[in-house]
Parts: sequence; C-alpha cells; structure tokens
Amino acid sequence: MPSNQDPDNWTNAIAHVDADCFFASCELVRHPELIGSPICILSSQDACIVAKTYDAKAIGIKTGMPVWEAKKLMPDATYISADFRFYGLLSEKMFSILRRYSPDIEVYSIDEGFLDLNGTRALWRKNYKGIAHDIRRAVHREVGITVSVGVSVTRTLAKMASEYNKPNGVTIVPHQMIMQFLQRTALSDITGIARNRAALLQKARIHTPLHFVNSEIETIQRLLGKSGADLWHELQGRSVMGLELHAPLPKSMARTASMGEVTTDRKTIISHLTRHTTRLATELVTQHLLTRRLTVSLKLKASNSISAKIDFEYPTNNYFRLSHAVQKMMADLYQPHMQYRACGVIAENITRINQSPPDLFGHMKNDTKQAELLLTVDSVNKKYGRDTLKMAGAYSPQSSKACVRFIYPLITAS
DNA sequence: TCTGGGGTCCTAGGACCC
DNA sequence: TCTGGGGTCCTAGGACCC
Repeated sequence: MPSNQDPDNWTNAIAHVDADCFFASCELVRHPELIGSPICILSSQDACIVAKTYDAKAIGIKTGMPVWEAKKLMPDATYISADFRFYGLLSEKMFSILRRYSPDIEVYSIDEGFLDLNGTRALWRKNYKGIAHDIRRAVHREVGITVSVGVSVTRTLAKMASEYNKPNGVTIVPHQMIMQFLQRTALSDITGIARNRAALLQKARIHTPLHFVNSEIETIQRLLGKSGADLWHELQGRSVMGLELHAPLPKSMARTASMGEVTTDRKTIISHLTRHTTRLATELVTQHLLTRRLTVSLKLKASNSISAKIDFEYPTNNYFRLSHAVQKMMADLYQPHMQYRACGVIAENITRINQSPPDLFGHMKNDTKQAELLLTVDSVNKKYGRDTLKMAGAYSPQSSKACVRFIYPLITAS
C-alpha cells in the first residue's frame, strides 16, 4: 500500500476530503434506526436515484437509475426524497471542521473539498497521515458521517487517493510513491477521464494511468486537448491545477426540472416556469447578483431541447422583469402540437450588485423594493414550509397542501 | 412504469474588423 | 482571374464533474 511513508520532501501537500455516500449518510444521521439497511435517495420528482448506500450499490443500484428500475432490483430498500436543505446544513458543519485544519480550502461540491496543507504539519506536530485521520475522526464525531481523505502533491492525485480507500479511509501518496500508486488504479479513476475519453485513449493503446503518464505529452494533447495535458502533468506530481480558495462569480445559474409528466398544455408549462423564475430571482437577490441574459429552455419528449434568450439593457434581478422576459420567450417557443417534459430558466452574464456600473437611470430603485419582497417571501417559506407563499399560478410540488396564493400574476396563461 | 439538476471548461467555426 | 493574414468575439455543442 502506498500509504505509510511520510518523507520530508513534500513540496506541496493537498488533501481531498470526500464524504462517503453523503446524502444517504445524512439521512442516517436523523434516522439511525435505518443503519444497516439499504437506502436510496430520490431526485426532486422522485424520478431517479441520486445517491445510495454501499449495500444498495452492491446490488446494482446506480446513480441516475430510474426509480422503478431500482425498486425492481431492490423492493425492500428504503426510498427517501432528497432534502437538500438538510444536507446543506450538515455540509456547512463539515466544512467548518475542515477549516480548523487549514484556512485555505476549496469547497468543491456539497460533500467534498480540497485543503492546502502546506504549513499545517508543523502546526499540528503530526505527519499528514496523522492529520488526515484527525480530520476523519473529527467529522465523524461532530457531524455523524464518515469521510475518506487523500493526501498527495497535486489535486488530481489527492482526489484519486481519497477514492482509493473508501469508505472511512485515509491514503497518503508522497511524490516518490506516485508510480506505485498509479499502478493500482484505472483510467476511469482519473477525474476528467470518463467513458468517451477513456475510449479515445484505449484506441491509442493507452489502457492504464501508467500508460497515460508514460505517453508523450503531444499524444495526450492531441487526444484530449489542454485538459488532458493538465492531467498528464498532475499525475506526474507537478501541480498545475491550483485550488480555488474563493468562490468565483458564477458564470450561469439555472433552475430547471422535469414536469413529472409529458404535457402539451401551455398553462402547465407556464406554472412550472413561474416557479423556476421565482426561485432563480430569489437566488440572485440572496447572493447579491444580477443577470444580463435570461434563457428559457423547453425539453421535448424526444429529449431534445429548444430555447430562446433575451438580453436585458442593464443587469437585473427583478422578478417582474425576469418573468416578463420569460413570458415573451414562451410566446416565441411554444407550439401546441409539441410534447414537453421539462423546462427551466437560466441566467447568464452574471455580475455582483456592488460591482455594477452606476445606476444612471434609476432602474435599480424598483429592484430594491422587489428584492425585499422576494426575501420576505423566502423567509416566510423557510419558517413555515415550502410554498407557504408563492406566486399566483406557480406550480407547487405538493399541490395538496394549502398554499396562500401570492400577488402579481405577472406570467399569465392567456 | 421510462432516465435529475446544477454547474464548468474547451473547441470549432462563423461573423466581423483592420 | 483571383480571392491575405491576423485578431477578437460570440455561440453551439461536446465532455466532464458532483
């Protein structure tokens, strides 16, 4: 096992901490009576599997699998609708623990992060293996979930290392152990190489990570482009993909979902779009962001999509402007004879409110008021439950629940 | 029974400019 | 009878990630 050594010549130390089947583990935190039985977590419309415990995985349940197919394989498992708000809370708790071990953290996703460990060893008076085990134990003790930790000299290797000994494991790969480590891994273990790229490599007789690093970089560059060349360097132990320590401005922000049925009905689609537009506007307001471009996308039964977009004269997060744009785009896109199964709104060209150009024409005055309105609605819903307040005509996932119909039916089915 | 939702980056090719 | 060369910006689509 390439793990027990901790020589002194680390030029760079990066840890990757990855929660083990995070969503399912979160459910076990609040349903300890389910420990030991297989659990599957379902997507928003309960359409497919988004996470599962290891015993469910062993039986052949895969992420993305339709629920009916999973139930055929495993009728006795526990199926739970995802509760992302709760998972978010446990995630924050986990990252607050990780920050004790390094101030320089990249939050890579809800359940995994990279830590810059340079300098921490002296601080903790331990080697990296000791620190990794400390992290693992602290998260288990304080959050109630297990994590796996990998430490190496580049982020790609650290991530492969955390994956190597899952669940609840620690793997250390110092520079001089890299080749030994790669010998025990497969192409598909490399983040950034999935099915298509693996097939391309196999065609060129590159079958393993060891073949990969021993190939000419020109070959890799030709086959996989720049990102492949980056991986080539990273797997040799040269760090070229740094950590993103500060959350960058998002390039796009989407709220999309399948409608749970195939429909031709304009009103139904608009009710879903109204809901998505409200959620998107609330998110923009909450994060103090503005968008300059809005796209409406409709997914057809055949799985292809049609879309329309509108550029605003100035950046906005005003729900009423957004929904007016959505209405216009729907008028262009919708055709009665088509069958639709999903829809969504996507914001692009995003800027921060405080970095926007000065408001020459006073556009923002109204925006501030409506922003307060959205935040109020959001806080009421956080307190009293989802969709306690909603826009008139907006789709609600639990339609049986009594909702207070909200004002301003700006998007209307005519 | 019928396949999530939210993102990023890269690349090729078209439009346009000097 | 011949149609450069270099650059930017934008977009669509592919591939990948969790």
